[in-house]
Amino acid sequence: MKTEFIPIDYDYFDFEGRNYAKIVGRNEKNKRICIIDSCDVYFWAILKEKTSEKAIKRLQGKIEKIKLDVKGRQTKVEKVEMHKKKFMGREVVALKIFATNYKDLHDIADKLGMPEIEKRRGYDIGFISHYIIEKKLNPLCWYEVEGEVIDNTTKFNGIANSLDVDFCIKAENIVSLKKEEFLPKVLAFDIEADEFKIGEGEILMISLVSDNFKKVITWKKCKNREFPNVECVGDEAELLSRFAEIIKEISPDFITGYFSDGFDLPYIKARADKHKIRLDLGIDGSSIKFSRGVTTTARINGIVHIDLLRFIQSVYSQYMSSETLSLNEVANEFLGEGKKEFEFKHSSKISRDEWEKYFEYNLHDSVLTYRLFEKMWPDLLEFTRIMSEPVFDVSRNGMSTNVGDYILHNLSKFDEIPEKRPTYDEIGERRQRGKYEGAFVLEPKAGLYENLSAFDFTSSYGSVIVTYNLSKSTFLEKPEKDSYSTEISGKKVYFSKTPGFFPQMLKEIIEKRRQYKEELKKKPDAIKKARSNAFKLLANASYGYQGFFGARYYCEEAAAATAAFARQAIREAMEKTNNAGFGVIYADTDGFAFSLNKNSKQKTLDFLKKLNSELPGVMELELEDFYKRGLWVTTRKGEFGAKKKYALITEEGKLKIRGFETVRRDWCVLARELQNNVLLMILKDGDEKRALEHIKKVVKEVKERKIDLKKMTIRTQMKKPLSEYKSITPHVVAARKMQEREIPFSAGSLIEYYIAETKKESKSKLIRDKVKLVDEKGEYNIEYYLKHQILPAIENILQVFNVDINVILDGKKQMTLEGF
DNA sequence: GACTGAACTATACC
DNA sequence: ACGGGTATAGTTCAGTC
Repeated sequence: MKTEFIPIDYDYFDFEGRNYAKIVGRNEKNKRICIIDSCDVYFWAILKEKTSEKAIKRLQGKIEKIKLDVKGRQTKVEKVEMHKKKFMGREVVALKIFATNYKDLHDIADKLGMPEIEKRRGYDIGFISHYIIEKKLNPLCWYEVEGEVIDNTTKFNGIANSLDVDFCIKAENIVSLKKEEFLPKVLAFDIEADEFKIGEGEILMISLVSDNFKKVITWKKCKNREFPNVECVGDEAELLSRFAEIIKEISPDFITGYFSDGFDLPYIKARADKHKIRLDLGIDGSSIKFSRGVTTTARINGIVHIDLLRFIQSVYSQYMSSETLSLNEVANEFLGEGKKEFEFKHSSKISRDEWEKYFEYNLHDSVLTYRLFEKMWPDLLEFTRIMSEPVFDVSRNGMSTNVGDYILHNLSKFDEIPEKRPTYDEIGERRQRGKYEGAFVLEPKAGLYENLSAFDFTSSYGSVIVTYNLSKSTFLEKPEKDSYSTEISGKKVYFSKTPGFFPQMLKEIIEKRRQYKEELKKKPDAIKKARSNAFKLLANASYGYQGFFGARYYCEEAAAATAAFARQAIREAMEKTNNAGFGVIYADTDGFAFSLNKNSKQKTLDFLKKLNSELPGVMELELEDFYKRGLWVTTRKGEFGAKKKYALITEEGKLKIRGFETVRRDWCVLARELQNNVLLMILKDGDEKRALEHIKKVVKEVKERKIDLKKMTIRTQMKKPLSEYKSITPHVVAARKMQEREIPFSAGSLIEYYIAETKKESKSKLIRDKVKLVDEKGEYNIEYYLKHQILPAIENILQVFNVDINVILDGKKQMTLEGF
């Protein structure tokens, strides 16, 4: 039969020694289908140059006879073919060595110690990735699949009968379709439990939200009572069984949660184990599977589990304004709506009339998660399509893995044999290599400037890699005449001018980004936006990839040369800008801000055009914006202009603040708000008078204890386990207090505390001895907040206007040595 | 006990 | 282990006098 098919979840199994991909997806009628398919498995033996044909034939014969006995399983090399291929851009003769089972590739490769063989490659790619590369059955793309329906047969040990799908096909022919749209069935869920530690408390309720479906299942406090959307069951065991039942009824393509890899699913599994309940959630009746690793990952066969936090964390967080990645903040940023309020208590302490609020709270979390999934879906979809890896993995992978996957799935266009992963020892060596020189940052002269503009290089490092052909395969060990060359740490390095596959791939990525960005401008939609964004992120990550020690195509020289060429590019652009009558104030990495002086906006734009016409390769500068005013300050010590710290305002009054305490989450709200207001007033008015009045008012309020303690809270993240701290800082003290009171926290938690007044007998000068947790009774320490929060936040700003802020803080002129 | 620079720590910029 | 280097700034630590 023939059917349309969109692959969603990939798995594989062995049958009679061979590997088979088992792919679950949907057809055009939204039926759930499983496709069984196989592909050749092989790896490459790259031969030494000048190996004679006779020697190759002899080698081929020798390899074909290899037989293996792996853990009792007999297997052998199936066939050996000779191919002309490329490796690292170089033409090579390679033997393609076919095996029955991909798990044997490594063992066979180990047997190839023959002197004619230079390298063995392609045995370290997972079967699913290998299958996708071979058969080009890309995840979340539409296909027409032709094959035999194997329901109610004994084929593959009757596998089709054990799967909860509409039908199962042994694929014979697969054709790609142009169709793109796909709206999956999604189920969001969230649990509430009594203890934070996995499995240590009871699960009180589980909420589930899908298309036209909202439900809270609970076994608490609902005898003879009814609540909207709440379904009551007898006990926790029944709750878990009902959870599994509903998943079966809804039959979603995706099940999604927020931190569900690390909390909800492990919790559910732990409680199910305790009650000895089998949670057969998978479409093959299997339970939740957890993979070990630094972070646990929860998988359900046939239903893709997406932990939205993981996707946001690995891909999106750096482009977001949320200070934490809590569901509340992230939902606020993306949906304009946060969590419902509910004060957590142990279930035994929740009063009868508070339960309804708890149910609503729980349900709302699932609603937010469901809507967040909808919002993120275009990004998940496009990321998956571009990386060509299953969405389960793409949603969890970091950007270096994404870049690596993109390369792996595009190598065939270049006829390239894949490079291997670095070994443990190689990673060690790479990590030992010292840092290389990175970006250029221009020291600004502190001051308030008027009429500014800023230019940026678009996809700067990516453009540099493309323009100067910087990669592992184009790096020249020996100098060559016609090559790109630069100096890194006093040593000249050379890169071939023959385009390498990595820069070429990147060129395509940057071009696609431009193309989709333009299309987006003409006719905006979520998919185009996601696509343009995915290519942008991919381009930006490619530089980090080449400098990342775990990368297959790691090349420190290329990474260092990228930074070197970028430094040169910005220096030249700055120089030309100054020569054209503008005044460069500040520069960082790939962009710079300058004073227009007497030039008009139009003249500035004309100059930008001229600059661009003179840039090499695909290098391109773009206008960031025009600004009415800009402020640069000195460092705290006052000796130099501070880098990475400035504030700009547009004609429309839009602020752009970088580096100041205002944008740092480890400063109290009082100092941040005050600084933000001061910056706004100064940039709007062009003088400090109104700001000074405001500061005096706030200082007075602080001294009169009129400030809400909430505004004094300091939040600092625990970056590692408590025991590993060498220095006992205020947030470590706060964490120790939390530990004593059994308040849960872990590496990654934000620790909240304030600095309090201490009793007179306490003579300690250490700030940590004044730390109190936010709910601890006490008064904020006036001296600390004035001298350590307010003063540092405004001192250097007012210094620009020659105002000594100490006068305002103390109400008198400070005694200086000279004055004395 | 006061002072000082180094070490440790967190967070931001691009 | 799961992108890179550059930069500011606070608090504690350890040594000196």
